[in-house]
Amino acid sequence: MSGVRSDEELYRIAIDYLRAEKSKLTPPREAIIRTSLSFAAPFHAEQLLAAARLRDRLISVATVYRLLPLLVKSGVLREIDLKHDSHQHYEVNRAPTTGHIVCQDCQQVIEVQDACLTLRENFVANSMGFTPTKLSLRIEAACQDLHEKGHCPRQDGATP
Amino acid sequence: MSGVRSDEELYRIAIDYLRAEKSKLTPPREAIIRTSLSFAAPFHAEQLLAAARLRDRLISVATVYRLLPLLVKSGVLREIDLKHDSHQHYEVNRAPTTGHIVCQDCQQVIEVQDACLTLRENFVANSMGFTPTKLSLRIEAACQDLHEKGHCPRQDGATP
DNA sequence: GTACCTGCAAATGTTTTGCAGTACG
DNA sequence: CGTACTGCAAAACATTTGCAGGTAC
Repeated sequence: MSGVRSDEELYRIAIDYLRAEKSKLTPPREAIIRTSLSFAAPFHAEQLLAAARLRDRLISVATVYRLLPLLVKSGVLREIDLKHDSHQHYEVNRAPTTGHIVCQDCQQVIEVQDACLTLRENFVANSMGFTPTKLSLRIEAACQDLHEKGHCPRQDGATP
Repeated sequence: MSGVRSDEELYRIAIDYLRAEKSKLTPPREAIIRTSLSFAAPFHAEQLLAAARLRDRLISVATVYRLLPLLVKSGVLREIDLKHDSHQHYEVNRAPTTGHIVCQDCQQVIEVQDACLTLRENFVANSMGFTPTKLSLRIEAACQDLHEKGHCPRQDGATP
């Protein structure tokens, strides 16, 4: 019991969700789902479209935008806030996450896993009379490695 | 020393910031600044424009959109994520905040103050090699009061 | 006097929607 | 076979920008 869901598992979940919703599994949708599950990092609609077109050349923007909310509802993807550009970003929901660090220097998004934080977030919300349905922590940060050592282990071609 | 800054204090800070930046204090700007400081709850550009026009009828959209980033840089306002609609939301930076609870039932935004959470957020980021520049916690939640008692103390005309 | 600011309108860029045709179940 | 999905193009939407004046300092 690792708590991490495989791509194949997630693909099944997506398929089952569509079936349960009386939605249809078409070639464009299959290409988009498989493509979305192939992302290791956060992505947005435009990137997903471009990548999906490598599998099925004719996929249209609308199909991607119409499918994304369904994949979020199925629990296969989750929406995240990167506040980087004006795109809505998504990531594969392989395992629960506490939040994200968005590094201003190395431009990367690092996932944060901290049970203690999540616990306290829930506690605080509960003690204020709320039952959390979604916890989302974003930490905009400066890269210590870059500033102290002059380079960052995550990406050495960074722009300071 | 309450840690809470008054509107007059914030107004001064905004004015001083503009002066320091060699920016000019025009009637439209004064109206927008005073209006923004009159908000008790989060607001977005469109709401700010509408409210500011009550003071100065001719204020244009562009003036609001051009001033907002300056007010954020001055520290008088802060950007927040409500993920409610597609607007960028702002709130008056009267005191530091840990995060926000966005209630799905009573439609309100409640500020969260929890030093323990903030401490741990900083600790986690530091131990991952980052120096946080902005911490932003959003908790989407269901209103316990509404579900348990059938009404919510914050807003009894809520939509269940 | 000269930056800098203004309002207006047009441009931008992402996401949504209407529609006629197509294909999944 | 009907309903849901498709691609396309146009629309919607918040926000940004260019420009010709106007104004604070």
